[in-house]
Amino acid sequence: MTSRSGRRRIPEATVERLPVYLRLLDEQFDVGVTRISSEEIAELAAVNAAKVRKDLSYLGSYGTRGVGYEVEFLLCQIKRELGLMQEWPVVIVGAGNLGQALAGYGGFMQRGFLVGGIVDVDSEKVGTDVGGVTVSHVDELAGLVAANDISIGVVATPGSAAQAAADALVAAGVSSILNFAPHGITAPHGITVREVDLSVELQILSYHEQRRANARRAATLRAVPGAGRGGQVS
Amino acid sequence: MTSRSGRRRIPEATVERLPVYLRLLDEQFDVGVTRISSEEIAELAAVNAAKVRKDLSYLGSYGTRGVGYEVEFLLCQIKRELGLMQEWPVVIVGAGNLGQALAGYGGFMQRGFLVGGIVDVDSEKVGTDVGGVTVSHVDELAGLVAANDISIGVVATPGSAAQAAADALVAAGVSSILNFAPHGITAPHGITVREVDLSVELQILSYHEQRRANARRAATLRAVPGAGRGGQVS
DNA sequence: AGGGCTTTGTGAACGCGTGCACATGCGTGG
DNA sequence: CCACGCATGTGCACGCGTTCACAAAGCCCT
Repeated sequence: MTSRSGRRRIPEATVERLPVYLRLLDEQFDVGVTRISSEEIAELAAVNAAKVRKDLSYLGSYGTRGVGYEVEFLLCQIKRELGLMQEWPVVIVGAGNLGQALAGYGGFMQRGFLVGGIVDVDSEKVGTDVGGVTVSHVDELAGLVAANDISIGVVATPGSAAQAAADALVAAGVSSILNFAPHGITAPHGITVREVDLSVELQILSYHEQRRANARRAATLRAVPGAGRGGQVS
Repeated sequence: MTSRSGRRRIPEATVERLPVYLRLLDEQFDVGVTRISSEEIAELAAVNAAKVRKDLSYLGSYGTRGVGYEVEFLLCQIKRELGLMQEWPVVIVGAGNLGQALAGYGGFMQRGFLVGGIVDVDSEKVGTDVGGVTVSHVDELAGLVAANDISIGVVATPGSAAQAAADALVAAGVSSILNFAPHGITAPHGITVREVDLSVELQILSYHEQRRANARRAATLRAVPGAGRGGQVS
């Protein structure tokens, strides 16, 4: 009875690391590694070994003391927990540059997902082929979602259309949304939303970059305390 | 002296939210809003109001009690703190689908960044125009970085080339890397790296989706207690 | 001009995630 | 068959981030 996958709740922080473990285990498996220790996983994932063990222990006791983890078996368990034993069809809203890139993204279908449809408001784009899938009009979204039993939608529209796209997805019956548009979206309770904003990521980098620059400047000033005229530095 | 921007250390969690505030404040400013309360910001950013105030207090006491925050002024302060008073040139490695999408990404240059160069290993792509920028060969990366004083690099290659791209960026003198490739990269200490993996995001959604499905199934089983005889619930 | 209303800024408590350290338990070799 | 060694699994303490609750403080209205 406890073997059912909906076991205990897994901390969100762990859920966010499981895909990383999955990826690196996949790579190790391809190279022929059959057994792996938490230490090695930690090394590859750049995290603490104890954290790896704790994370994996949420899936069950699938390691062997004194030995480590069976790579293939562990892969399977993580996939199961993440719901990747099945292929999830995904619908992409927006067939622009970004939508096309996502549709053609290598690590997309290779990892448990397939493009179940692409829609766009622009009737110019409707009918064109993007990564092997024909672009449909956004009006057909609901039909597409129902026909393919799609529960995950990806927003790849300009920021101004993001909320409308999200609303359309929710209305169509999607229950998880991945938003790439540079504009936050809101969804009713019960809908899982994840935001991936390129400019947000860049701005975080910008912050650290500026910090580094400031630190350098401060160090220079400290080395040359003249405040006005500066002497030679080395 | 304390007005210098390199003031106190700001928690990473706050740094990750500042760009979100920045974006929504920008939107509000465009709509003509000149003053805004922490409550309103919280509403728009879907976070707690106290968190907003604490986050903003790290920048300084820029609010007016009983009134709120001056939108334009606050915008300026956040930009300053994030290092966005200047435009950061960015170099993109990989001129494939993803690289092209990123180069043409709307919320890119509009938010303090500009494409300082795009490089690719494929000499077929070299010389072509992507979003107004000519693709250079990856061998010219170091020169490009030096000439444009670039410190931020974006990896948009296939997963197999990600580490090589990152190494090339580091060798060229870049100190911050944003990685979109579906493969973790490692960089020397002192280099800031952020990973954005599409499949990781989708897999997290998949987890929640499966959870939802399990919850539904459990609810159904409970409602139809065929397993043993069960009494009515409620 | 002054009182009251509103909203900020922040001290303090809470909760979660992280990391340490060790007991548990399995494989292995003698 | 037993003893040793090694890696897992986990209780516990610590630290960070979140949240509450309230005092400080500015504006507006009377």
